Amino acid sequence: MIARSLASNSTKILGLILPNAEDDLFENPFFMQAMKGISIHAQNRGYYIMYAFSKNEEEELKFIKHYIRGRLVEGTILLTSRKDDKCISYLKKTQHPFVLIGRPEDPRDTLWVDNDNFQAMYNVVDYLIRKGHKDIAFIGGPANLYVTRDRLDGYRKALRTHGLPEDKGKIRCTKEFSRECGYEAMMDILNYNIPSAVATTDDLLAFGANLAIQEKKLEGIALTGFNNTYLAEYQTPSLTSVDINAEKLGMYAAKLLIDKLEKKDMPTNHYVVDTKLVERDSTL
Amino acid sequence: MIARSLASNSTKILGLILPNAEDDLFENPFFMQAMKGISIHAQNRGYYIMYAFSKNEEEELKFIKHYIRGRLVEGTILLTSRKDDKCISYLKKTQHPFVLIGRPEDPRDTLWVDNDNFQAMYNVVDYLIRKGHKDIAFIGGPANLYVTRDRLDGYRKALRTHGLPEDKGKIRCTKEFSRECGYEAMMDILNYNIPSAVATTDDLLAFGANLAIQEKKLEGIALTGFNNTYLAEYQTPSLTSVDINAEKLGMYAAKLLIDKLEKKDMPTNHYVVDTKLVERDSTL
DNA sequence: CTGAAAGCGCTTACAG
DNA sequence: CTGAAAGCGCTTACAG
Repeated sequence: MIARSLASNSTKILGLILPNAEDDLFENPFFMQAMKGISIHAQNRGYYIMYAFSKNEEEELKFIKHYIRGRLVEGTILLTSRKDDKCISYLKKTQHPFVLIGRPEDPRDTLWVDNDNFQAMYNVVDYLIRKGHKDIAFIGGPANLYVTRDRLDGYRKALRTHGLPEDKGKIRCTKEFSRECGYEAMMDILNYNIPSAVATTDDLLAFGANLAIQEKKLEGIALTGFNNTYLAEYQTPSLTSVDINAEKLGMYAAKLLIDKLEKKDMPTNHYVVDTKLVERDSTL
Repeated sequence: MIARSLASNSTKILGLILPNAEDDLFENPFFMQAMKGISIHAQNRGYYIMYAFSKNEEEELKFIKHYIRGRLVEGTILLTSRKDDKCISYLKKTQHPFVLIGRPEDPRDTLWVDNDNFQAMYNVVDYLIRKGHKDIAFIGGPANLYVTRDRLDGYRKALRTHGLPEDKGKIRCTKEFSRECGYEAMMDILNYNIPSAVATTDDLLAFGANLAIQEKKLEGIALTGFNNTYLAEYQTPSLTSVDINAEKLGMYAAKLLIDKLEKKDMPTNHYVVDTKLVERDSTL
């Protein structure tokens, strides 16, 4: 295999950069599911996956450089998109093939796979409004992530469409995806004013928000999450959440990258994977 | 890098076989944590990790053969130990270096890293007995896994040591590590006889058991889990659980395997990683 | 101590 | 169409 790689100048190895995401990496099945989708597609087409954990953006960049300079890896898969991402600009500069799970800064000149986060959150808020809610709060993850910004935009758009006012005091972005951050953000909002519903961008945030609501002994506040985590079903009340189809995201990411490496005709440089609102007791 | 591999006959690549573990793979942070420990140690020593998902034991074996025959991978890390494991016997037969996270059939002639599962469960049951419980049920995972057998043995030993009788009707092994299986096993036990405490070998099983207890509107049954999952803390009541230190397990696994590959003096062929009982409301 | 040469195990372009 | 030879980019043993 090694000799073949050397002779044919093709290693058939893809690099997967796991972002520094603290608890989220371990508690959010998204990463493992995406890894599964990537792995299955890659295996079918004879490719191997190498992964690297990293502590921060600098270390991610270090690994990418190391992989590319060593010519070990033919293409790279990134699992998060940040604003002004150094890894992305390096990959672009060196013309190294890569694919992004998430929305890129410039969607035309990079390969990417994503949900329609704007539409997904729009649908959530639209759904809450149709249920009669007029006073809906928003709790998002880190504000520098596109996923947060897109979902916030979807939230705003849904309010506007239905002629509802936006209240900055009811919008919070957190430092990270964790239950603690969700709890704090919810407490902030509750101390400001009690909404009738809360849309969050992550189940962990929703779990924390739920705890804050319970501590304040409030009832009947609708709550939604994202990622349809295994334990969403077992919250009290069970949590309505958006299934983002992580395995499919991974599968298409691998497909795009390998198509590119094999210089297939590329009908598209991206795929948009459908989401599904899974309705449970928290929005009844 | 590739040329170096060919010339030096050393790829510096380790293979990681992810077992077919259904939900457990996505919901139990063990796997990701172990992957992190492996990755960090390997990176420090200049090694790379390749992973493969597989649907069943046959497919795992297929990947192992493929990796070894292709000489891509210098050593292999296995994340589960089953009885009569085909992968292990193949790896032994071909003399391919590998390390097992979990207890091997013959602990002398293979490299392995594990908790002392017997002792860990002994400690749990001993702790419950000291709390005054005399009627303790057991819910374990698949009976063919060593981890289940060792923990069951620890449970039995603790009962015996304290002169308590063993009741087969209060011992259940499940098909897989899932909330559903935990729920069913607990229902079985409750329909047979109501115990005062339940020791489980996995948080997911404990989550399910908790649901069964709540549905039956029973109170004051002590409950324990394993893996100290993120959400153990947020169950009602919060769940007492054993932290198995998965990242450390992964780290030592990588260390053993790389030491072997580099033909270091091996003072030991295994490491036993300490566990820690994290006490919460479910055993108060 | 230094540097040119052989060899790792394949692929591929090319001579026959 | 077939098969011997060159070359991929390194390491390493060896000649000078």
